[in-house]
Amino acid sequence: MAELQKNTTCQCENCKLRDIFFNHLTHDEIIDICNMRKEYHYADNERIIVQGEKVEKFMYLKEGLVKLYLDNENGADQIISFARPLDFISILSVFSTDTYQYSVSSLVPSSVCVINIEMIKEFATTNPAFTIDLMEKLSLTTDKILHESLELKRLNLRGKLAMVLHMFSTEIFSSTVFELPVTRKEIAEYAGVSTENIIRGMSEFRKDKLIRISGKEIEIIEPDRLKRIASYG
Amino acid sequence: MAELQKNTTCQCENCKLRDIFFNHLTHDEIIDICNMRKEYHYADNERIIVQGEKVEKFMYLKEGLVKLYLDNENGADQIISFARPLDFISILSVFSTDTYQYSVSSLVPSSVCVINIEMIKEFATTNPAFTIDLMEKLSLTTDKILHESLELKRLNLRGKLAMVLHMFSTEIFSSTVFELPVTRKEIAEYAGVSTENIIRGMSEFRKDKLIRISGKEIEIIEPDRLKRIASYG
DNA sequence: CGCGGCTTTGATGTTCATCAAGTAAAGTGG
DNA sequence: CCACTTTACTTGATGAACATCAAAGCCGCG
Repeated sequence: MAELQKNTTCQCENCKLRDIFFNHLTHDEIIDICNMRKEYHYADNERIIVQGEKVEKFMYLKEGLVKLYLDNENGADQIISFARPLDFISILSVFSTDTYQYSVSSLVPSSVCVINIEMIKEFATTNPAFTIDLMEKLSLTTDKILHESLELKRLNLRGKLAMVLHMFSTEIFSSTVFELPVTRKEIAEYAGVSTENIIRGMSEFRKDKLIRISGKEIEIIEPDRLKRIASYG
Repeated sequence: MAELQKNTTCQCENCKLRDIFFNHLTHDEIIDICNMRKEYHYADNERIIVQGEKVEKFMYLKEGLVKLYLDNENGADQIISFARPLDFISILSVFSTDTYQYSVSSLVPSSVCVINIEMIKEFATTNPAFTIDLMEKLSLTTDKILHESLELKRLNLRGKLAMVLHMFSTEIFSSTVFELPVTRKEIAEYAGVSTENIIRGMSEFRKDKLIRISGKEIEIIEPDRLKRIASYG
């Protein structure tokens, strides 16, 4: 269950997001946002955004890790991308449609800041520099998703798996040792292959002494070779 | 029309784009754009944007049909999407990086309007409503590309092919009879399968009396069945 | 006219999905 | 806390889907 934190003291001016996103808002505007925003906390594996619901809020991830995914009727989800702190998790739909085109769920305990969409639109109307920042962020996000999607399309199974492991190691955890925040099934849903073959691929990598596996814990033994496989082979 | 024009040669006020994009520019601003813009004409199969070049211009397609594609070193291009008149062909890179991340080539004779990127940025700074329009258009475009990409990922070969043919029929030509503006190889590069299997798929569809083929000319005989295959089967 | 790219079909092999079956781990309710 | 249920993980066997290779006809173009 999502619990609401009432912010008695405004912390937004210290928020890291400020540097990235609120650069062009005045002190007063930030205070306004801070008073209007709500913060929600989620355990792991909770629904944050439900596909098909009305877009009313502008949301960004403050802490944690989430997946954006398409909820296909037949039960075969497709993971679009993973979002990390400071990413705008409502970014894909918020300026283009009035209902969410995808769902968002937490992979680890996460907190989300929520601002009324009307407030964002008002800032956008009165503050062009803010809007340009917003557009750049939007553009960067979709570029990244698109780039990863094309990359995955190009690669064979081993390449896809190597890319995903490499991504977790470098982009999410900045370490060669980490706890996988996703199931094998979720890796499969992201890579667009079957769960069994993700597992087989991981076993192969283990036998090749490329990685070490114990349950959810992964160690990348040969990062360079993994990267080479991820960029094809 | 009854209105006196300051510049009789300027046609931008009659441009269809005005309704979609320049809604929030003043008469004078449109005249400015009109005087600054350049129009280029391309035969089919010409390079309009070269991957890796510096982003200096804001470009939209006035007439024709183009492909946006990734130029992989090994020679295996990946087509990202097709753009039609009024689409912004520089849209993917223009607000996120300083070099183009993909190439654009004409599939049929096309004309492109080019505006200095600095001018767009200046309008964006002084005219928030314009920027919001721009952001919506950006968002719609990338949403559409992403949606198609996920759809293609989900489908098997017949489904992918059916989707592409259906797309050309409904979105590009609005007719069940049309001249294919792409080679079989290009369909393959878009769908992410081999050229031979696209050809085999088309032969199957022909044998199934789903489509009629004579060279580049295609007739969709059973649009509904094609659509059903495109949404899976 | 000849060259290169596009199209087509057939044959072959590889990759991967699917099915099956079992173990391990993680919730769930009494 | 334990029995029960469900979900995740793993391996093997099988077959289908698809890539690749090969060969030949076709078309447009210099």
